Amino acid sequence: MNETVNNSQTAAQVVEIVPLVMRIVAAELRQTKPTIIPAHLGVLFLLTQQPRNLSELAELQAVSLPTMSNTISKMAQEGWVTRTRANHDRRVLLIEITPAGASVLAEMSGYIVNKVAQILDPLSAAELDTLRAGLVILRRAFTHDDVIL
Amino acid sequence: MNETVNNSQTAAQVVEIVPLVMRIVAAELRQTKPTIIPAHLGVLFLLTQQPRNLSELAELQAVSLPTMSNTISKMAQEGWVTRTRANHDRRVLLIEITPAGASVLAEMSGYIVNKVAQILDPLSAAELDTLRAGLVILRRAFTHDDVIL
DNA sequence: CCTATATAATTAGCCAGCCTAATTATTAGG
DNA sequence: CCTAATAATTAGGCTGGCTAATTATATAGG
Repeated sequence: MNETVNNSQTAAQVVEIVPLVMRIVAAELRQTKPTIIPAHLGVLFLLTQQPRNLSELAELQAVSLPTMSNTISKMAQEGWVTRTRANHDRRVLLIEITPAGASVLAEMSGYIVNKVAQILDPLSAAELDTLRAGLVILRRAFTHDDVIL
Repeated sequence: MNETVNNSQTAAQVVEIVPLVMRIVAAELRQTKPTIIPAHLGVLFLLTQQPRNLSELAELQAVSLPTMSNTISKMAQEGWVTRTRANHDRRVLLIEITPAGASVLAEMSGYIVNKVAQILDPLSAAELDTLRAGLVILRRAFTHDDVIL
């Protein structure tokens, strides 16, 4: 029972379970609120912590710069974020969440969290604790700990 | 500290962390082996347990029937699975993994598991245990326990 | 027995997210 | 100054996923 075995075994579980959870949650959302685009929620959430520029958002969300540029364009059109040129360097965009964006985030994430909470409902309090502890570890492993929950 | 609070708090963590892990793993794979299509791996994995028909696979993977039909067509073209009509009901397709499919699954999933294992590498043995326990709970919550790990 | 209905799978046509490569605007350094 | 680097955007393409409509087969009722 050495480290490498634990490591790969756990990795295999991640690879099996995470995509499945993704698909199930996505399917759940499609049935009811097709307007929720998960990719947008993550960005809005990051922006509640602090304004960011495009490169930072792309890096934090692990997508390419063009992808994030596109995402931000759409969200700006919706009025959820603002793009302003930074004074110190006019190449840089400062992206900030708007009140409308914050309220959309609250509404949408409330909705999706409720859906997931329903799925988690059969779990006991002890199981929830176990799950939560595992998720904290998972986040730490995947984020270099530089993101505040 | 009642159940509902734990529930929603944990759900919020699932919603935050799972998509991020997805993107990071996908980005990792793109850099190196763009041939790996995660959607296919899950199906191949299911087929190592037992042959399935199309509807079962769609249900287990939480995708629509046309999506799964398309996925299976592509995998059949690659020679990874076979489609045969069931004798008892000729509308039904029996889908089985081929030796080639099994070896592709082994190779690809070995590769991707290694990648994830690298990401998990900084974790201690105790943290890995915690993570693994959490993942088991997560899988149970999302699969009605009808899938064998 | 034959027709109507239900079921399994496929086809057609669409959308969104993600990518790479190329382009534009701005900054910094020799 | 002018060239090289950096931030963001645009252009074009890929795949996975969907719904709606179609085909083939099975079943149930008159």
